[in-house]
Amino acid sequence: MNKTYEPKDFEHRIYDNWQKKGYFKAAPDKNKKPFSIVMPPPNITGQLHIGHALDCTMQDAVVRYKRMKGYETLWLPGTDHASIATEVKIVEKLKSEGTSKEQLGREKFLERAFEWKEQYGGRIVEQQKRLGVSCDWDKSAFTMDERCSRAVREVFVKMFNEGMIYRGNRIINWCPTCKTAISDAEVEHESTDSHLWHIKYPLTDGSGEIIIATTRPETLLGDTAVAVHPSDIRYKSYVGKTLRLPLVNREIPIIADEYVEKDFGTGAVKITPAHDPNDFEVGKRHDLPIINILNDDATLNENAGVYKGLNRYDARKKILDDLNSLGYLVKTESHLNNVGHCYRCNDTIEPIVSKQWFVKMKELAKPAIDAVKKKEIRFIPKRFEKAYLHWMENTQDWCISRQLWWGHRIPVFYCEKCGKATASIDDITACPQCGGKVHQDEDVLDTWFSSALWPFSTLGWPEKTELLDYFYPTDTLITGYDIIGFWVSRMIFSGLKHTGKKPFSDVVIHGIVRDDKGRKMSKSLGNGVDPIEVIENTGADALRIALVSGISAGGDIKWSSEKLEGYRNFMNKIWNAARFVLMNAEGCTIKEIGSFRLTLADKWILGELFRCVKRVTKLMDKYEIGLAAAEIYDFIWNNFCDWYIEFSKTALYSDDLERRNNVISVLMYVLRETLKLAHPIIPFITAEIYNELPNKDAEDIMISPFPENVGIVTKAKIIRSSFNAELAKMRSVMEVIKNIRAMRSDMNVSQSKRTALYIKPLGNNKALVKSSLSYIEKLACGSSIELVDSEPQGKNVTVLSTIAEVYIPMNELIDKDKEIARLKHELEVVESEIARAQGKLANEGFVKKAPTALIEAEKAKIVKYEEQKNTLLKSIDNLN
RNA sequence: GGGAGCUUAGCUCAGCUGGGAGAGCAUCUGCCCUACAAGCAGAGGGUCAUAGGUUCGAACCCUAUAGCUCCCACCA
Repeated sequence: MNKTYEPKDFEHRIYDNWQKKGYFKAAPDKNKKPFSIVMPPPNITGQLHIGHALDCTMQDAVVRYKRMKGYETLWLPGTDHASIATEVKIVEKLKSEGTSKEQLGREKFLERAFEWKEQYGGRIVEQQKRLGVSCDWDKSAFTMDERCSRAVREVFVKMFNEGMIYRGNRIINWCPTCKTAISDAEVEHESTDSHLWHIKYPLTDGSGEIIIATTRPETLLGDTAVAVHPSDIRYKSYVGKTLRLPLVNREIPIIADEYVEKDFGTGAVKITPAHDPNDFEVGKRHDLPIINILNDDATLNENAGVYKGLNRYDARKKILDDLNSLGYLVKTESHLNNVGHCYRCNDTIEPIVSKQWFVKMKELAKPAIDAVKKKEIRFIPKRFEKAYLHWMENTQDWCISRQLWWGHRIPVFYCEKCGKATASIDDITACPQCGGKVHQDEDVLDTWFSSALWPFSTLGWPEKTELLDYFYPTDTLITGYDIIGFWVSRMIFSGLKHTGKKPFSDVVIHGIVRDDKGRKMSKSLGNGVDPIEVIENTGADALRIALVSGISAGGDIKWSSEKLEGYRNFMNKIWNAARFVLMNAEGCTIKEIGSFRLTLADKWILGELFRCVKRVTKLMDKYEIGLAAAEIYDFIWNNFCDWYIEFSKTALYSDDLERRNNVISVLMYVLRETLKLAHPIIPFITAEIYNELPNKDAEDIMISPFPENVGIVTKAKIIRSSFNAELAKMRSVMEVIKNIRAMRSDMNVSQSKRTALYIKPLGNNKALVKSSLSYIEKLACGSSIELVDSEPQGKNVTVLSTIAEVYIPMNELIDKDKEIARLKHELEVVESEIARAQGKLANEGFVKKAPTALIEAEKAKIVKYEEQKNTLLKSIDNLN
């Protein structure tokens, strides 16, 4: 093995080998239980960012874990055509080339889009591979490939024929930059400082006026009424009269509607049905005309009269100026206003009445709500269930048409003769009713319409494929909380509706990656972290474990370079530990655990390993990858490296070949099992080291069996003991060593100075102490160690522990007064402990109600501390 | 306006069914001891946001308050 950890040297090679061997491939196998995950398809617009890296790492950890656990595991990857996002980018590119999509025409434009897909979709896949993701690339899907498109058509036609999809003239969210309708979910609301303008509308009969308050004066041009509350006495007499709209001079009615809040503004509201969702509803109730004043780029149209051609912001200014100079503007108040923005381009969206396609949601939502309420689908962590239910229960009909070219073109054909609209899975040229010529709808579907079908369209639905039969419903979905509404909920109702089955059982939600100051990573802040750059510098494993550590319960994760460095160091630690074990294995025979006598330390490390396996298994089953990583980190560093490897050195450096064989066998076993335990999280380094092991239990670590949580498992047997007794014993030996080290450090004794140690076992610990002498001598800087019955003659330093007292001749160290002071301090501590325990036992309530085990434990502590107190008093006395 | 979550060491976070406050990083001290200075050994550091309550016992359960974060929502 290389002396230093250089991930660049092997990550590519390891990954290529996995691919060559076909380990990622999944195929129905009746003898195995299936486990499947579909990957949330990244958009083809960009490149892998740190959020994807987190998403992929979590999925890969789960997938690798399940695969090692013996499941036939499918992780199905793919990419999303990302209708708007991609089209916007391509349009930008065309613009920079001095052309436009209109100039190009639909067909050529789509050619360009597919070229784009090849280029950028491919790049993301390459980047995912660098991360080590183990998905079945042969089954890669793309939301616009034949498979998925077929499913989209099937679903659309079915729902169209059932009346679940309808076309209607309704108010929708219009993005003037993307020049398309977007769904409610795609609008982000933002509080914005604005004004509330009070405008005077005169009565046509000249008998007075009404003052309305508005945040959008420019839409005045489209007003078709003014509304007041029916019970508002201020305006009661006005209802039914008409007003003359300023600037436009149109006569509009005063109507009464409950929608109006009496206490807000002036209690009178201008009604613009074409440009406000509420006004649209009011308009429907009162049968008001709808006057659209905007073009699709949000400039004013011919309905705006003299304001025609202005953009909406200039129009507002001009209209306010005009109102002011004509004396209509009576007051301007400041006002905090909620403004909707496009989630893609962030432009201010305009509510506009327009003819669009919608999916009826009410009927779809109900089973989707029930499935979660009945726990058929579980959210992890649970709190996201509420977010989901709330979203689902309040969802409005879903606007699915987009005025774009890149996407699934709506499969509806209009007859030019009889006007009939026909939805068809295959393109048609003639009207099925009258045989007339037809033309297809120009719009495409919302990109989420196809991703909603992802868990089953990718498996071949609507065909009854073997894959679908075996792997669907999928098991787990892992994604960020930001797309629960967009995606997760839509997959749930789509799956239930079209396959009759839930699409997955567990929805694991994680947070987003933020920078070290807790800010979202964004291009404008320039605080993004490029995963590929990190991989180049520190390796994929360090990136993976750094991402996954500290993430728990769906919370956001803060990224910091210190953290990354910490885990890079951990990788180095693993590397060197493995190197140590392998180096010392030369000339040794590796034996099966159980075929030779285990020492106390052997049993201890095996016990710790077993505990670690149990915890990691439990955590992985709960998708707590971060906490599992912490357990592994702790075991490897604090138990295996800091203690067991150190213990093992006395045996390894001895001349006794059998002892060496035994200890190297334990080292090798623990190393192998630990690598397997860690493999799902840090696949590369574990694979590279595993390949070097003489005791491999599989061709490759990724297809080796995950450590069992029933005990220590070898080919020869399963040792079910958890070694609890040995764990406790060894820990008390370690306490002796730690106490001696602490004392030495306290007394400023240099590490290289070795001393004689006299050790007096306490209670019935003689055998334990006797068997641990060599460990204590080696790890507590002893030059010699001797078992004694009492404190040796002369002046000594006394070190107290639970199982033994250790004496070190004073002359070996330095200062008598210092030692007395130290002992006095310890005496204080011991006395306060006695007082604490006594106080507890003096509490009547405690003695009466606390569990007996707890009371006994307190009593035992008093006995122990009293003993220590006596020793300390004697030692102090002896020094004086 | 409604809902959710968070508040534990200087920083990032653990803390299972209530039973003596933990880790990593940072800081300080001492160490190149034949795996690792990307390392080893040791140490300091906390009113568990605040105020009440339940309990023999509360970081943990209940109530209120404050601060932060996020989601949802049509008062123009």
